[in-house]
Amino acid sequence: MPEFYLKIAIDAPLDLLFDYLPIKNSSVEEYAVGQRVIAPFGRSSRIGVVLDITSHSQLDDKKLKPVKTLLDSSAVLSKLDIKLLRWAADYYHHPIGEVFSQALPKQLRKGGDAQIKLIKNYALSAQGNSLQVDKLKRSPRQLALWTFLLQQNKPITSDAFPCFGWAWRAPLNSLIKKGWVVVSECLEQNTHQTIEPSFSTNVAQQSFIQKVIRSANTYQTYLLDGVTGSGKTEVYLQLIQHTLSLGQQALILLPEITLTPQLANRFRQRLVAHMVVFHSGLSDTQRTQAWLKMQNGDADIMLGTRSAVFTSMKNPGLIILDEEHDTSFKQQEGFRYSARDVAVMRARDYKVPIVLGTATPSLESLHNVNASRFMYHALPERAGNASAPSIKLIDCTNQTLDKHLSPPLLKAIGACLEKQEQVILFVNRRGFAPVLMCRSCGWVAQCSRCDARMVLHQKNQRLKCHHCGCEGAKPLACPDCQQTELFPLGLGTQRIEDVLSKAYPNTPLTRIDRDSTQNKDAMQAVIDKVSEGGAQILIGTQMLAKGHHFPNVTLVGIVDIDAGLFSCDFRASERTAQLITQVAGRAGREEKPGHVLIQTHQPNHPLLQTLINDGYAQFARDALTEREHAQLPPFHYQALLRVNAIKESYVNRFLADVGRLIEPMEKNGIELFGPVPAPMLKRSGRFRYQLLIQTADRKTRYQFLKRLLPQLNPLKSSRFVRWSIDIDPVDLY
DNA sequence: AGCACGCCGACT
DNA sequence: GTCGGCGTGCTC
Repeated sequence: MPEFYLKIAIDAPLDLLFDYLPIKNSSVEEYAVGQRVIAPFGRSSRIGVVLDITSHSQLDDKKLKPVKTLLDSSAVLSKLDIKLLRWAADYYHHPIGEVFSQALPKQLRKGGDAQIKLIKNYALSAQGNSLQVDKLKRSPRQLALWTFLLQQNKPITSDAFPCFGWAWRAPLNSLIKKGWVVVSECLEQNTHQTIEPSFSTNVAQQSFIQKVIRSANTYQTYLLDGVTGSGKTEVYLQLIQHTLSLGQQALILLPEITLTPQLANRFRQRLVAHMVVFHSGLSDTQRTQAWLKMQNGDADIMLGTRSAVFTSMKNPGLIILDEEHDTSFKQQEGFRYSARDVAVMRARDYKVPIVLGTATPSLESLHNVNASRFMYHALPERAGNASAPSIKLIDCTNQTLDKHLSPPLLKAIGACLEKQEQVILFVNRRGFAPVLMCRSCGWVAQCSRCDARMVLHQKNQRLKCHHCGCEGAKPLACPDCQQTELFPLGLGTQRIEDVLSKAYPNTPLTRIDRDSTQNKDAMQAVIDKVSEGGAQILIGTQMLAKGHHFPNVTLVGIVDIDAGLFSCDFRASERTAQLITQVAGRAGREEKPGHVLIQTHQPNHPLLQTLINDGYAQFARDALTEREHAQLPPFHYQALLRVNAIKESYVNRFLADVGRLIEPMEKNGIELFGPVPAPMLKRSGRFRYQLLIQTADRKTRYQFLKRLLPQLNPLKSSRFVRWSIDIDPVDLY
């Protein structure tokens, strides 16, 4: 009879903990909750995390196996980390072992050592210091290194050497071998010392900073609503400064990797602190090291993207999540968590303040403000001399548009380019034209699989379905009437690019969308190119709305927003309003006031009218009230069952079975919508469907899913069917 | 998930 | 005979 049992979260898609025996002849002191172990599992073994040490097990001792190896001598996850991850597994209905596995950086997940790497330092030895120059005459590279080290007169890390521009490792090794250079090891030091002074803050900024500072060491979520240029970053900096002065750590979360370098640089110029960054652009080693440094307290600040929300912190004092409304905080695959909501729960567990910053708050956050769960604070003014851009609607009804651009917009573009300033044209659709139509019979290219229309891509003459990913060549003649009168209808980024490159053949023109900017390097290259200045036209999709400021842009043209006003998606109007506001915020800089022109055939549409006259905040208030009356989310609670298989018939069979299962449960305020075909992963070749489950309250949804999901497991009509459940980030606790 | 087992039709 | 596609069940 063993003295104790271990309850372990095993990295497997099974929603339960597994009981194990301790290693033979080991004692209870060697185990800790939060420790990683290797455990035999089925025929192989897996890595797991000890979540409990108990005196009983439900299972017979004979069925239990002993753990194989202990990977840590003490816990890598604290009690609070474990509490949070257990909550997340339960709330998002995701297997607990996978949740724990994903919360750890890859190297720790794979069983690597939880050790902080020491950095090698190089310095001249006493012998090397008194060396005569002529001893090195015959090896110029060694001489260069020796001179460099002599000048520095202190230990140098290898980061300094690449400035030579040649392979420094071999000559350095020769110097070490001869005993002239000594190597020592130390923890990485933060070398940035030049600190710029704080900006002065205005009343709104200062009162917010004071409010948050007063709530140090207690939980409170703040929704900081500040327009572009209102000085949110300055507020963050001063809050972090205060957190550091208390000897505590700060976690800063950003929606996208492209935003980290610029913010990291700004932080380095202002804060005396050891800062680490954490995003997918780093190597596994770099990420693991950053994670461990926060975990053991070596680092004070972490700047990271979504997955950084799970970083264990030794001495947490503040969490900041910027661009709160951004949908990339929501993981869309596998463990479908919302980093914003997890961050709020985390702050609550840690008893620290959390600041959600945005210029366009999401409706669910405003809902939480109304419910007194979040505290709202607005930064109304643009800091410094910056003035808000002027926004005007261009009524396009009864106008014959010259190639989709109205005379007022064309005139404004011309004037802007003449002044050597830059123009952004926002078209929220990639491709050439969204519709391909037959002039003689009215046939329209439709996707064969979903009911969406195919988008024409001019460059390679192909039709693509942006909804499910289907693709095909553009037909030469109409499939219905055989006439060759197919013509493109509507516009996309490529078409506007086409029009403008003809209208302004001598002006540099850049298109920024998913087709033109496949990877992050391409994006950076574009940013650099545009920042060089001069007249320049930028055409892009919502990628333009995020992040980077192009300092010389004074005109923003929103070419085709009407589609966004009439989509049936219940969140479309919210996203359209956010998009317009964000894009409009790209116009103008301090001394150069910006102009925003919005082309529309619906100049009296309430969304546009509210945005122009009263701004986003008023739009959001109206939308929330309207939603409350109509009993729509976030006042209803929903989950999305996503099904995905390699053959369409598998999905259909599965969904038929699910329907049969749900039918007897379908009462007590549970409503089902769908299933409908869902967006397909690029080139994955998988068929995806989704079924919307809506309930009147959160508890009903939770209980319904708890009953449904276990029954779905053995239901896989074939092993090629996969499903997952998606909890929308609408509600919290 | 990942793996083994067991069923059945189709082949050297 | 036995190979392999496919459904089913199990993992402390």
